[in-house]
Amino acid sequence: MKLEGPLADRSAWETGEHCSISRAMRIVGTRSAMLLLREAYYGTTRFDDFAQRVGITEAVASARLKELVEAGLLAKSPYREPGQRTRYEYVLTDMGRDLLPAVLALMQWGDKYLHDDGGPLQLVEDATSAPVRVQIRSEDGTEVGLDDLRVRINRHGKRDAPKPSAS
Amino acid sequence: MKLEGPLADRSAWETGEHCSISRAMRIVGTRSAMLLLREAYYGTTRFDDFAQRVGITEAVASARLKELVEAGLLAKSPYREPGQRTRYEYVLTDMGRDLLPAVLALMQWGDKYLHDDGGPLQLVEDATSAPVRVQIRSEDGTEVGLDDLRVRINRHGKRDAPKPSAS
DNA sequence: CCGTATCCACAACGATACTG
DNA sequence: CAGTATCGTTGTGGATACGG
Repeated sequence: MKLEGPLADRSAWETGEHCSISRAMRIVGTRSAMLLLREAYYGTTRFDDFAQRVGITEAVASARLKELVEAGLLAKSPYREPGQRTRYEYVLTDMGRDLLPAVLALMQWGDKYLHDDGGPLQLVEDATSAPVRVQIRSEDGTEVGLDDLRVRINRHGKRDAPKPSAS
Repeated sequence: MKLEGPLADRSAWETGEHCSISRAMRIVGTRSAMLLLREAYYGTTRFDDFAQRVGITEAVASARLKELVEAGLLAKSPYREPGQRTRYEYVLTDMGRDLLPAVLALMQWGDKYLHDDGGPLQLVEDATSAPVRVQIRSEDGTEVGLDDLRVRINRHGKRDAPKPSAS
């Protein structure tokens, strides 16, 4: 990975809490949070199911679930089956759904290096049954590796579109 | 995400430590480990640089670096500048490099949801300056989302390549 | 430069028990 | 079914001081 100009000496940018990785890890940087999200991706919505299928105590499930709701990855929404009292379910928000690549990348890595047999589960595209992989791609469609990457300072206000014109 | 047959009721597979996400989080599930890896991707190799640029104490850097070496993501290799005594540098192994998608996915997510301005840094393909994104793709090249995925039990012994035929 | 050793605070998690 | 409360253990990390 190459660092552009002022990044190289590190004097220009904060090493601290500005980093997105650092912020992300403050929110989902626990085993239980990641596993709860995994379960949410699998379709789980109920408290007890979360605790049981993840294999954590209710106390931990309660704390972590609450944090994930507060952070905005899950939403607690009421629903009512006919004749029953109101219950709540935990549903993924867009923010939660968008973490899927990170969770899958972790799983893919663990499958490869932390198992002898490629891991217990396999992910495929539903329609075609083709195996699925998390990868890094540039906008023009080519897959890029660590050595093909360059890091630049993001000029405030835009997420993409470098806008070289003004200044 | 759809769960295939026996997975649906969860009775068949361990919810515990078999899960690759769980195993992965045991190793790299700390803020400091992830940030050290980020630095390694940026090209950092020296102890002091790691500690300083990540913004953690030497004690923490020492502990975490040692774990990453033991786990196999980094290798501590000796080198000698002429006339100097032998020093050590921490270099990424294939195992460490292969975690890049996970780290980048986390960064990408943090850029989007944990900043107002798309985050402090931008990643581009070096050759073309095209923005880069982590995504989930099936083997036939299409990008797939959460609802397009199916999970199946991995029949032991194969990591990828279902081998439908030769080529 | 490249670390290790201590001490301390607090977060993460399991176990267990208890409420509506 | 959906949680909260409490306890004890270990992990994470900052501060500081020290050794090769």
